Amino acid sequence: MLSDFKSELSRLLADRIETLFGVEYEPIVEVPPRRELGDLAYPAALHLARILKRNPRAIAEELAADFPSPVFVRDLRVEGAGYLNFFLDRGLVAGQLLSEPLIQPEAGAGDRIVLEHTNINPNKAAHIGHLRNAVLGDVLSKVLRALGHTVEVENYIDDTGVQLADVVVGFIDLRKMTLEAVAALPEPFDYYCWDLYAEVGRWYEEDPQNQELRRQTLRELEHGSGPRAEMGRLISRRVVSRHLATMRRLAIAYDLLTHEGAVLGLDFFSEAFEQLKSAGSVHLEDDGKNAGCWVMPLSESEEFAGLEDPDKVIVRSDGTVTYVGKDIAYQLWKFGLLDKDFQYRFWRAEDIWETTVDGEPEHPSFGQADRVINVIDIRQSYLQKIVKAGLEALDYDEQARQSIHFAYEMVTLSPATARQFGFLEDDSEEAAGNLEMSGRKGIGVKADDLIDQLEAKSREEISLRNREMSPEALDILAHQIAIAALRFFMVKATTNRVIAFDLDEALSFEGDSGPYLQYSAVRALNISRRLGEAGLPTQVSPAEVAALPPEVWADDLWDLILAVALIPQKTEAAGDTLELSLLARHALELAQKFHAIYHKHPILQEQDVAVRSARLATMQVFVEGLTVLSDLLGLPLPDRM
RNA sequence: GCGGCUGUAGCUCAGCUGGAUAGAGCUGGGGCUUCCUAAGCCCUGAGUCGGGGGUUCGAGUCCUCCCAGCCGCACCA
Repeated sequence: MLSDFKSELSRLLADRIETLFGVEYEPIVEVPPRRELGDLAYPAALHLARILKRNPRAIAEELAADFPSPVFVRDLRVEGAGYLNFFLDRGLVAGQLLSEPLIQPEAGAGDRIVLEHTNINPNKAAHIGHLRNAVLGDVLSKVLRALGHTVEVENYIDDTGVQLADVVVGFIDLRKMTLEAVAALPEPFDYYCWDLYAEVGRWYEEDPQNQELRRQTLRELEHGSGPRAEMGRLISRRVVSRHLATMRRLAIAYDLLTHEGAVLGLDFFSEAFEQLKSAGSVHLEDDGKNAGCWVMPLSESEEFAGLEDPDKVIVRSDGTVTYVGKDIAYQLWKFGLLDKDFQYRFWRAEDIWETTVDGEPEHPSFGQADRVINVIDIRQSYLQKIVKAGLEALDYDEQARQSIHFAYEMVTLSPATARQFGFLEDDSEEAAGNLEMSGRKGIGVKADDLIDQLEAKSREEISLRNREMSPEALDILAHQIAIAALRFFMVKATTNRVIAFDLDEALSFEGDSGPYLQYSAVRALNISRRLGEAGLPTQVSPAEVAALPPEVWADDLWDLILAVALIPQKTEAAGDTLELSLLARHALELAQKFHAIYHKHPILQEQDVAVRSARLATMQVFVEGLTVLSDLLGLPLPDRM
């Protein structure tokens, strides 16, 4: 693998620098901007120039002279200001890529990771902002698993919160509906709730007195008993079921649903609270604005320096627990630091385990993580820091370090799309910027609507070029293309950038898009099929590849092979930095190179066997690389388009 | 006020721990289908990298000060 080649070269270079100059140096390797400059570039001489006070070019020449090049190095040159550039044996690298799996994690090296994502309030339909969370979380789970970690994916359901309470109020007090009537409402239930939730918001505004009903409902939800709690359970159940169905459309699944109701019902907090108290991390405030509250001081942590209020309330003066308190308890459970465990029940209809207060005796084991990753939007950074500070306060320093907030920016609506959906009154506000989505106001593009539109668009495109497809095949293909378009759209954006969602852009299947990647794979498949039909070999073996004469490896082919060789490093980088867009962009790069080769280096018509073999081998390497990346990104590769 | 993020081509964005001529996609213009599907490819146009100063042999990248925009800083989640 390329990384092996790299590390061997780096080691040889470090040795040489040590013997020649007596300097300890950790070589850095780069990829030259243009292929003719080389395959791997070491700027070592440029770095050494300062230490040795010598001309970098002269240093490079000295390093290059009599360099003990291994067999896979074809040439070594000094370029530019003093770069040491290596040219590799192309056939050797290509053969290697075809002979072993691209990504091979070391056995037993993986961590046990609890990864929490999606976490949609169970009171309304999922919107495109939630999709960003779910897709990022899902891709991360695949990346971490590929790197050898054991990943448990949890979806946290806040079934005792204000948002659910509001919809309960909507059904009981605004609509005056019974449990039976609500149970009998037709699907899509989450769409119904979407509108009702917004309506309740307006109702509160009309008469703030109505908010008393919210408080009463919230108390009942937290307590878990009474007609309002029962209504809450029904709503939450039906809405979560819809969310799971939406996510299933995108091939996103979970190992465990964790319910806030269970965290409360099993009183996780009381034990966490005892830990916090005996560690002296919280104290009862006896005067000031937080009088009567248990607070956690944050002033000692430099992270919170300059904060106006250096204390965080954990237990309110009325004795109830804040969100942060619950979250610290939950985080402790994830690490196995709480003496309590959930009860578990298998939700058969949804084929998933969930937490409860009275569960089944037999169940898999959950939690006990080495590392915890919470996929939550960036606005929650402050709260996630407090949870971390809570672990630190309990001297769980290692777990605090392993508490990772995977933060990503918001999804807003572009002015054009906001207008299209009627969220901007008229076009008088020409200069209107992006519109923030708001469940409370009913502003947003629902996930299922978007997927429906993407499928419709796919069908349209397919029918333009493929008239004789069966309806079943059409359904499957349209769906594959739609989810690739959507998933790719969400992953290609860097996490710290706000996505201004534009429907037309999302529906574009050209250029930087999932379908573009799929199309490149379809083309490769077609070539294999046509080769077979023509009675020509459809595969080249690694041994044949290594034996090909060097001149058959045109630069275009080699570029693509090198790009595939870089996939393991890109994957590691994505896992380390949580910047998953690296993978999306790298996949694009592969597809772009392949499409170009497709036009420039035809395989089927090529008469020269060696040349054809090299092209075919490159295609095999490409398919291998694209398959790996598509699996990581969760993009299905259809067999035709 | 304190903290975080963002500012690169007409639009949407890449740019890896400072390094070789700042790159894609879309849009505009022009080409390419008797030859592996044109959801593609090729050509073409367009940039004071928000602004000033600094560090460096070398700055889109690091430091500092401004300017503009977005987001956090509850006994809400």
